[in-house]
Amino acid sequence: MAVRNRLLSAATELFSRKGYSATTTREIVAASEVTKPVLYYYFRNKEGIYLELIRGAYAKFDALLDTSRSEKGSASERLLRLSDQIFSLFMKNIEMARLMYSIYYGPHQGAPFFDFDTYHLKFQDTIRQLVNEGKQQGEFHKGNADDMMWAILGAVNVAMEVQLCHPELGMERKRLAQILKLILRGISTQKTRQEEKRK
Amino acid sequence: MAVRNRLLSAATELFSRKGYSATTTREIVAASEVTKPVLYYYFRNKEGIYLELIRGAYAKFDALLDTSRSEKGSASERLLRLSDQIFSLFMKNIEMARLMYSIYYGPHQGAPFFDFDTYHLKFQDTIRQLVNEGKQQGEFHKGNADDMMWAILGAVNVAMEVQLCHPELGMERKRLAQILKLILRGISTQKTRQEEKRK
DNA sequence: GTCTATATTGAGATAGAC
DNA sequence: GTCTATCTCAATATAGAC
Repeated sequence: MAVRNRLLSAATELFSRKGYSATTTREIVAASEVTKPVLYYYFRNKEGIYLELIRGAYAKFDALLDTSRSEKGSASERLLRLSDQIFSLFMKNIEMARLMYSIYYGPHQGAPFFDFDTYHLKFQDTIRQLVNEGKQQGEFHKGNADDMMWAILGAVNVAMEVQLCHPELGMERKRLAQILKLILRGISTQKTRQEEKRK
Repeated sequence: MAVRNRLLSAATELFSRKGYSATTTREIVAASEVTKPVLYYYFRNKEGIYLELIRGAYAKFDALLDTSRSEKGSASERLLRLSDQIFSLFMKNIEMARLMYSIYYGPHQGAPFFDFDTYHLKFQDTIRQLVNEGKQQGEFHKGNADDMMWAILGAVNVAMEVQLCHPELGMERKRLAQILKLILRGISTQKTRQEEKRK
């Protein structure tokens, strides 16, 4: 494998396992079996190799959202398909995902700025739009579209979080689909729902 | 404020904003307006002050789960109440929460080991038990209890995540309750559910 | 308990030869 | 492109006076 790719691969693994700040350039070059100046030759510095990594990963995510806009099917089907694709992409790049997750939701760890928000907001918008289509088609209730969006996003996120911390629990693509179908259908029995409405 | 508490408070803010590894003991003592040896006097070292912080925060979380076991009401009511209490505790300690979130789901950042899992599993168990009670009472469907548990946990998590990254979106306690009620009730219309069943 | 002063280590980064 | 050797600085941690 080319030196440049070895560096990127080692940096991904180390940043993912130890965090940006706790990872040293010495460790990256040692794992790549090269010396320090090589890293500074291909990338400007530690921030440079980090940004290269993150940009590459988010480009894939972004492309997936773009292609999703032109898909066919009912709102439920499209929501399930998009969620499955996002989850699969996450699993294929779980090391990168762990790093991005911690920097987006947690402290910045001294990492250089990257605009995660644009992508996350685009994800939310894509889901919200699908929900609105479902409402217009009479497929979904006339309720608050944002609440529905968050419920769906919550299921996708929780599946990813379980894979990050407890891969042994077997939170596979199929399980996520089950949970999403449950959310679309509801947990309460018909009887309970009628009692709730009388209040 | 006593010196010891000033140190704990400053460390919480800094660890939360910059991460464990990127925060230096110099910054902690500077923010506390004391000198370095004071930190080493009250706490054994950098790891010591971190563990003190984390243990204190999780003790509160644990206590909340314990008291929840002896609450009264329907399964739905108890699920909503527990979720609300967890979310409120999260909001009251959002700095600690940000730090714990990133270390639990993300890289360890060189931070010393802390057994987050015990608490997270206990949280899951508490929700799962409430779901099972709901099933036994005929309040919930006879479906997979774990799927229901994850759907509920997903909503609680997503509310916390929005507060971490987009407090301006107004993800308040009330919103979380709405989302949870939506999950209990379901998103699809009755008509859609019948079509789905015929397949 | 809190200080000044300092030991020691390891980090990011580079000069200059090949 | 890749190396050896090294610079510089900042980090954790402590000795010892008050």
